[in-house]
Amino acid sequence: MQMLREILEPLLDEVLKSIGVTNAHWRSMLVRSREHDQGDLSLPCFPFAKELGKSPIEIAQQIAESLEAHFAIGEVNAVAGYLNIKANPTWLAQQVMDDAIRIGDAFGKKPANNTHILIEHTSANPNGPFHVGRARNAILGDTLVRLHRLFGNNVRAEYYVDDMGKQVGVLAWALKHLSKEEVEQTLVGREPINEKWQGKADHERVRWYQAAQAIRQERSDKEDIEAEIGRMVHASEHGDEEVLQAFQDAYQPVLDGMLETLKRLGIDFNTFTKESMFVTNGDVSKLMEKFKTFEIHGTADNGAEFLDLGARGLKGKTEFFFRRGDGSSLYATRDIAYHIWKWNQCDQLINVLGEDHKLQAKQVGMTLTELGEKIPDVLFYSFIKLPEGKMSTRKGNVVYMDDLLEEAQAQAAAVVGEIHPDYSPEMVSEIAEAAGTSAVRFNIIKVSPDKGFTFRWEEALAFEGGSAPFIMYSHARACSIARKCAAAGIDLGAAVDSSSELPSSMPKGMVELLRTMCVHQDVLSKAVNDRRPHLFANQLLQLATSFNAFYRDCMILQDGELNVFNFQLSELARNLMRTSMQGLGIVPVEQM
RNA sequence: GGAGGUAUGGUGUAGUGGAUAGCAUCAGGGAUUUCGAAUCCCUGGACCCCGGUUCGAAUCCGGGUACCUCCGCCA
Repeated sequence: MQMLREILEPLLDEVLKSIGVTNAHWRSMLVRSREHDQGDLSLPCFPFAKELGKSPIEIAQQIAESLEAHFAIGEVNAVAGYLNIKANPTWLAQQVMDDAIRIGDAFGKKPANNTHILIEHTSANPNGPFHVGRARNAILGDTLVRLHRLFGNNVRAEYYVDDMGKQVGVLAWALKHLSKEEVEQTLVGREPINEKWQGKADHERVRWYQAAQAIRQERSDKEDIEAEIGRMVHASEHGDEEVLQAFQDAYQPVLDGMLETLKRLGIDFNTFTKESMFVTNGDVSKLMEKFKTFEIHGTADNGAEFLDLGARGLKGKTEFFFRRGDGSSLYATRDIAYHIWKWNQCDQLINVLGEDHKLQAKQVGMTLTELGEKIPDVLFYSFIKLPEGKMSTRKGNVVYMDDLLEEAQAQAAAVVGEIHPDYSPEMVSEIAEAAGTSAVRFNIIKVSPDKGFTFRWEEALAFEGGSAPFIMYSHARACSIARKCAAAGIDLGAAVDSSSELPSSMPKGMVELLRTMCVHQDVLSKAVNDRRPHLFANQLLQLATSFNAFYRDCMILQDGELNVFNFQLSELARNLMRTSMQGLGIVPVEQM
């Protein structure tokens, strides 16, 4: 309730001064009331007791009595040492009608400022289909991108392509040396490829990768294989064009398959940057030369080089190796070069990383500081695991995102088909796709990123209560009202533009909706600036719930007569829901 | 062993110093001839343990316990 606070603070300041409160610290004590029924903002008066020599109850009472009247302020009351202030519902209505809360309009328009923000997320190794273990990164990252855009920021979504690791090397080796028959023979006894994904390169090629992994363990010539893969990886790290090309030919179709899956979830990227670029363009070797001049530089017996970050306060193992004994670079070294490159193109840098990258991120950060560069903001998240334990492609304990989305779509289709036998199969399918993918996203966004997350089918596919379809349904209902009004021959454009009387008395549901709409922007701001998308997810849930209450209490179309104010409010709420849903990647379908 | 994270009704969670701890699910009961029943209302049930700081602690500090992650010249 930032707008109420701005009005209230000067008024309170005056009163508090007049009764003898000297420090201005109280501003931080003015908080959102915990109980909605009590007020919008509350001021606990306990800390004033000592200074004033009066009981908090008396003080609260005194403030309540001397607070100057203002249109924005509805009820003021003193309860048990708390001063509770409730906004005047009519004032709230006026704020809402005056567009003070229409944050949705920022969406799709020119960014409000010129700060360039680069968000790097997902960056999964392209060696197999996208699985739900990786989903938290992609969904969190994409939601952050969307929320920044909703807020009016200028954002670029970036994918860092890991095109030179051992995993890619293994894949490239397998594709070169193994026939389809050999692959399937090696994998006999394992779960076969889902027929549905025949021909999708990420699902096809992961078979080669898996077969290679088995062969590397078992086959008699495994030393030779290992040596060959080693040579390829080594060559790639020295910028060997031919090998890098072979690697790209191996992984690109897989990456394309993964991106197709992400696309289905509404996840897109603006730019892709290949790791190998920093080797081939010389950045990495320049960087390593620079490290040599650092006073914390050290060299191991075999010639490998490191920076001793213990001297900069790092605990535990303090040597941060950036060069192998053979002179080649390491992943982290390239990552630093990548960060310097990124900083040249943005003002703010955000990385979305799993909690297993915490140490690495710290080392990179410290090294960047050593180089005089800024440190990126990082959104860390805890892993998604399965009820059976950690997700692992190797052990076959894995849920592919393609399968999850397929199942989500099917289950949503069953629900829609049951409720609406009148819809055509195409329509059912379209709605189900929207509901299914949105449900999967929302299920992951709504919880705090640092909380461990266990994937459960029944939760991912829940379509009621605190789910995306619940929100979608409220929105669809608001759309339905507008359709009904149009069908009744009402000129909607004129109704929206016409000026309406603010109602003198308001039902509970309407007040609730107004209050929720008035804190919407506050929550978005916090979610964006603190990088905690789940705050906004919960706010949107609240908005949908409030809209349901409004819908229950306030008729818009009654006996063919339009209540203009109610209609306008409904339309504003609908617009707010729609843009907010887009901010979270929930598809705002108009009927379902 | 060291470093980081997490701990809230049966289950999943919100809550970064203020009141009667919010939501969903679950269990039980109820509403609805109405602008859409993927809705709404009622009842039930929780802050890991022990200390400390504070007028006031789920929240901050210290110490336990449990779970997760990391501690490669891998990526």
